[in-house]
Amino acid sequence: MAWTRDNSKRLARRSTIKDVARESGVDVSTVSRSLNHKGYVNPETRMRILAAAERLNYMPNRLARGLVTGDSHTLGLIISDIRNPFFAEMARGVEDSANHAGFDLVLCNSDLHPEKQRRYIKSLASRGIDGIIVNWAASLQPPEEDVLMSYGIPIVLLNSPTGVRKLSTVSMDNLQGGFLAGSYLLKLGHRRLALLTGPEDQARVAERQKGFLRSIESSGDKPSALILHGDQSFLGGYRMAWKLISDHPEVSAVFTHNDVMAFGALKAFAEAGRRVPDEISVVGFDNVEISQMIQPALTTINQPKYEIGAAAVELLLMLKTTPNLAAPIHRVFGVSLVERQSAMRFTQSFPTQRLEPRP
Amino acid sequence: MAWTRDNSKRLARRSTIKDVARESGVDVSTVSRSLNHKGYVNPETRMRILAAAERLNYMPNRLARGLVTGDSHTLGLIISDIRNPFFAEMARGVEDSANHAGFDLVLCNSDLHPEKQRRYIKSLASRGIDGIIVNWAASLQPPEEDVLMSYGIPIVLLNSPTGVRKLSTVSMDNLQGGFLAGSYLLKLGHRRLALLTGPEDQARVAERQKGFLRSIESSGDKPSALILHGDQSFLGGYRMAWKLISDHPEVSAVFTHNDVMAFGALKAFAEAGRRVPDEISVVGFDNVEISQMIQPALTTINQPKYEIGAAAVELLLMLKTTPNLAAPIHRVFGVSLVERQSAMRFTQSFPTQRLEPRP
DNA sequence: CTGAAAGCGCTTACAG
DNA sequence: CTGAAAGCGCTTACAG
Repeated sequence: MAWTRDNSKRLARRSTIKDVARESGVDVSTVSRSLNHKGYVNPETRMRILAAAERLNYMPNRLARGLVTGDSHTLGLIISDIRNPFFAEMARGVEDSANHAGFDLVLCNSDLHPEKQRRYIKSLASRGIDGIIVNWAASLQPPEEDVLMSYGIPIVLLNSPTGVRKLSTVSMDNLQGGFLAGSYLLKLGHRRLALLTGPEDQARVAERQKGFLRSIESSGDKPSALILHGDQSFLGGYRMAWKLISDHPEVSAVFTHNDVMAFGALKAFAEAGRRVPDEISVVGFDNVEISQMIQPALTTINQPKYEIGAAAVELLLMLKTTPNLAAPIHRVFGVSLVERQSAMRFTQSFPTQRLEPRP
Repeated sequence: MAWTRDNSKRLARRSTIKDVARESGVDVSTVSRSLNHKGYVNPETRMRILAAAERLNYMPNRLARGLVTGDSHTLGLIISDIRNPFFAEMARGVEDSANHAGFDLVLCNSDLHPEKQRRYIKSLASRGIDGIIVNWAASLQPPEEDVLMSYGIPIVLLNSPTGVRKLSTVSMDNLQGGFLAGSYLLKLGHRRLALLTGPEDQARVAERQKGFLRSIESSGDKPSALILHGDQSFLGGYRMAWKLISDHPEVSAVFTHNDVMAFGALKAFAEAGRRVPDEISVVGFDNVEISQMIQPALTTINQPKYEIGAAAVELLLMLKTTPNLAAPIHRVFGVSLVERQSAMRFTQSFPTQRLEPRP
């Protein structure tokens, strides 16, 4: 009955350190010391205090604690869009690591808008955030870097933009990824290749392209590589693939800047009746979870997304404890090719074979 | 030069309300009033204060403010796993709404572990969170509901578990979804149907199944419906589809509890050489983004994921302003069937036709 | 219209 | 080993 009454009073005041102090007959400072294992406190009184805290269902107010200690045990993650499976996977790595270290994670979707990004950073700063992980829009200018640093908050950048010099970063070896994809296709005997990619002013785009081209150049017999720039999306991949189908029927293998573009290309090829991989090979980039679920399963470049996220918080926490780093730290993860069913050895183009059977 | 020096001193102290007060020659209380548009303050001194704040690049410390006002302008979202595209989409709706209303969002992945869930809730409570959105593991028992309510924090439940009575919820019409899927398949002329689904003790599973069965029952000519329970995953769908292939070759249409299971089924059918939709129709549930990218594009039940997320924060904010609600609010969103290419009109099974051509 | 005071819930030197 | 005091950065009645 009393229980029911209690319940009716919706916003029951939460018990504070004062309540615990009163309940156990000591000063709040003693309670604080007991709960935080700081300074000496008689084991017996300590037990008494802990019991009282338990009884009152006491939870320390982290805002109050943060106000005096100066850290809020909260990390911020600013990404373009959590709906992008790449970021979702990374975000999970971030959250797991953060949580494990006792930090909360506040999630911010910037859509890569510089203004929105700035707003988020300000907002995070004003809540006394302990560190921020951000995948910065386009390339970061030195003055912007200074602004970021002026907050005095540890920051780590994802997918290090080009030209960063003072901020720490964690990224993957995009160059190597492009090179792996190209080499693989070459090894399969393809000589007419195409790259479907995004705008070149993005560091990632430029690097993957560079790696891809490097593999072509290091091949003895001068294979050709066509490069199409467009939208880094499903639709972008779809459109560029159609362009390929109509204008460049000779290409037998395509590498896309990411998996989603590969999905778009796959759709176009299916519509055009060009069978993958028999008639045309496709290699993606990211190894998004879905890439193994589709038909044919996508051969792609794997990036350790989860690990990258986890590493970013590790770095952040390190930065926090050693704020006067001589130089920023850059950590880059290796990538690898995962072979599935969307690419195969080059053979003479099918239509020709079918139309002109040799007797 | 002086600039360079300043920069070297990494953790520059952020300016506080005191600095602004000193700089503009007034008391902190006046600064506070000016900045918050509360109480009267002479327009001229106000301008002076604003200018000073601007000059010092003043950002109010939200921890301090939260400590006195009692709210932290932060919302919590507890879901099983952000890597699930369904939750990613919803989370985006939540974050956008929260951000729009001036709230930060802290993201928590519970993996549906009750213990982890409880820890998150405690942690959020101790940071003075303003509200929590959570998709509760399994069904919520009344005593647990009381515990949740005892925190005095507005809470809204996602995918309302069965038996919830005091907490507000937002969910979708799972029954209707199941019904739609079944009716559609029936309308296409299929009479041997199968449902590939998860463990029945989950509310969602039970409801979709119930809706599906209801459509079957309301059909005059007693079609058959086979129900397979298994893992609600790609692999689960894959395995159950194989079981179907070997044990029940007569079924011509399958409905899966979610899209990912449908992807698994699609893979199994491809491997078994059963063409979709010509030889077997498939309908999923969720309308995950990828479902339109695969081949064949998946016919599925759409849920307004983003809107559900947005509605959840709306509800939360409402709950916050009117804490003494007489009864909890339940909001349920409608679903709809989106017709794509994975299902088609029933025809005689192909093998028979092919093997016994009629003269 | 403005300032002085009290207080939010904690922690941290500092006496004792 | 423990308590009294000061203070973190703000807001909010309350005088004046």
